[in-house]
Amino acid sequence: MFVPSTLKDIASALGYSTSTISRALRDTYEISPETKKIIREYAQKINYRPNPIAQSLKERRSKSIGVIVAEVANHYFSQAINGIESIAYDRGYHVIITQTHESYEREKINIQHLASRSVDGLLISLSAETSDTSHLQDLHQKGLPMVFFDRVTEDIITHKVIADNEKGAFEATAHLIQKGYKRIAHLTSSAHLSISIERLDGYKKALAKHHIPFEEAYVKYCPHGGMFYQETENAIKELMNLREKPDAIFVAGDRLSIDCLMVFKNLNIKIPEDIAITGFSNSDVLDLMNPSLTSIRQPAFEMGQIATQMLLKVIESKYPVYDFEKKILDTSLFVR
Amino acid sequence: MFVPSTLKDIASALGYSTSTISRALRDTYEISPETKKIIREYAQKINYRPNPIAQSLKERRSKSIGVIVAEVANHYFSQAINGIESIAYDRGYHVIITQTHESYEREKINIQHLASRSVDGLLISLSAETSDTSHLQDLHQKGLPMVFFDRVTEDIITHKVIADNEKGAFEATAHLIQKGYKRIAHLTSSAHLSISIERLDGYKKALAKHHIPFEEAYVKYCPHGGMFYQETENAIKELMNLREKPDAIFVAGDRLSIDCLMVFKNLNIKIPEDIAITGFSNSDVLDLMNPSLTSIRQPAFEMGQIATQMLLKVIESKYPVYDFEKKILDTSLFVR
DNA sequence: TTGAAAGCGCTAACAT
DNA sequence: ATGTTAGCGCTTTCAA
Repeated sequence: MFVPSTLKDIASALGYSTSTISRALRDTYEISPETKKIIREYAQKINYRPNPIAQSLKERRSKSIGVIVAEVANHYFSQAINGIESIAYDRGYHVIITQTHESYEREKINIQHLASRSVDGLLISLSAETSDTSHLQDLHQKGLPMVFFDRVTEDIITHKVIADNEKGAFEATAHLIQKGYKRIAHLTSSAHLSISIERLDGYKKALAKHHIPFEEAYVKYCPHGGMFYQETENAIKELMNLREKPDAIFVAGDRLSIDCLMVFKNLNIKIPEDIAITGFSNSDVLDLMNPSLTSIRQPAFEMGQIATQMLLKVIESKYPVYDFEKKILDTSLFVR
Repeated sequence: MFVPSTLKDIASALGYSTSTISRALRDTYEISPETKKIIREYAQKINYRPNPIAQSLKERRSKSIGVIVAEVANHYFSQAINGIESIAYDRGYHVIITQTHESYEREKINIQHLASRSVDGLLISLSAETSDTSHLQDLHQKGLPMVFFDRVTEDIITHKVIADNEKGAFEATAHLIQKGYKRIAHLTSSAHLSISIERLDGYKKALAKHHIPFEEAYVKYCPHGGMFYQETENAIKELMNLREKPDAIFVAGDRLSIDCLMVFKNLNIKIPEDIAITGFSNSDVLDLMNPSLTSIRQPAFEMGQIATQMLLKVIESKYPVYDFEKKILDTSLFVR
């Protein structure tokens, strides 16, 4: 079995006390250089590593942060995770990634899991199904540091990092309008998600600016964020069965964009002859489509980095933090 | 600050000893039903959760497993991770995911990280750059349970789960041959990776069976597994500059397939007019291509599940395990 | 049926 | 400069 060596092992091997060993290895000033040398060389030789569990118990922190995202297969999230890791690893923190698969139940379980697992803080992007955040409010009130990114909630006062969803949606919609499309539909995730609300706003503003009336029937929601193919297909079918079929569609998310393309393929709807499409997506594979898709990109990597920096600041603060910030990052329109 | 309640808190609130509380909450037979009731109700009320770090220290296991993959953005790996989580969560284990981004250095750091973090076992898919596995052999000799999946090594005797790479490659290549292609190139990851070797074998066997001579010049390696665009582009360019240009290409991996399509797009190489392509991939987005790609799928989810079951069996075994198994799962050819 | 005490590996206050 | 001791939260042996 796997039995790593401990301070005690070194102590009895070398005839010192465990505290001397501990101090020598952490290079404190009280230990004589010769003793340090002996101890460090021996520790090196047997490849000693301090037991982080014992350290955590002692120091009452685990040097790990929990991440809650919808799914890692989504390029927006995988890029954000890379940003999170780039900061966390540098600062000596572990990253524990969990996926909700857009399920509220799963989100609750994961968060409970992480909290009981004594992570020092949480980086959260809410699931599509989540409208009630009381499971998070409890933890927040108890003082567990948390930072929201991408899909945020107003119910909890803490740091937040989002993209400029309204502007991104505005540009995407305006782009379609400039291309001459008149009947622009909008396919989005669940209605209560912050990103859905903001992107819908941008869509409406673009229509308004160009004097195109907003039609409720042109907006289709996927309460499960496109996790079920049928949900997306039904939404598209409803749009295509309208008396005045849309000639273009603005899709509000990464997963949804891909699902939408699959539906088009399966229903034999041609792009751009039958319908034009543009949407939020960080997937480079969309470039491969022919014709390739114009899309709105979020600075996912950077969002992950900033959220992590904010979280670590709260975690490592000596005093309770009351001053929180909502950082809004710019999106970019990739015209193709 | 976040200060959860402890056994001691309950003990002093209720006037029992901590051991009685501990026993009552874990429902041991010695405690009287009334006492249990009082204690459990109070624990419920204050929402008590045992500190898993203290439990780990005591029980000398962390109830967590570490996963090492190239990158979560790869659909093969994200599906395998879903399989891993499906088993691990059921059995009460946490999953800590780390990415190597195909870098040997990163792999060493991550594994060291996980081991020192006291995971109870490791699920490993080697990075493209890894040829020396001594960093793993050390841990293996010390008794840390590990199971390899997908990219395995012969250097370490333990459980392994792989797809039938040779058969898959054979079928993919044979499919191209049956379609009438004669000059079939092979784009693959680094030469020493188990999957590269097995897929190359399948490719060669299919050629041999159809009496097509094997040409060394038609095989191109990407030592960094396609993590750098330039690597892939150079490989493709070399192929396309050959006197006898290939008319088809069999690509050995998920990431590589997508990179390859990007290169084709950028170099304005048309599919299938200029070249036909088929390859290993679990990305459903490839279905969206027009014409869509014939591909070999691995049962990624199931591979993750089986690897996890194997690992937990070793972890939870009371006696050292000497009897190991290499499970080979079937691939499937998706003709489109 | 319950409690006291030891110990998991580590750190740090308090000796010496 | 080094050692002794207590304690982080929990489980478990031993004692009552």
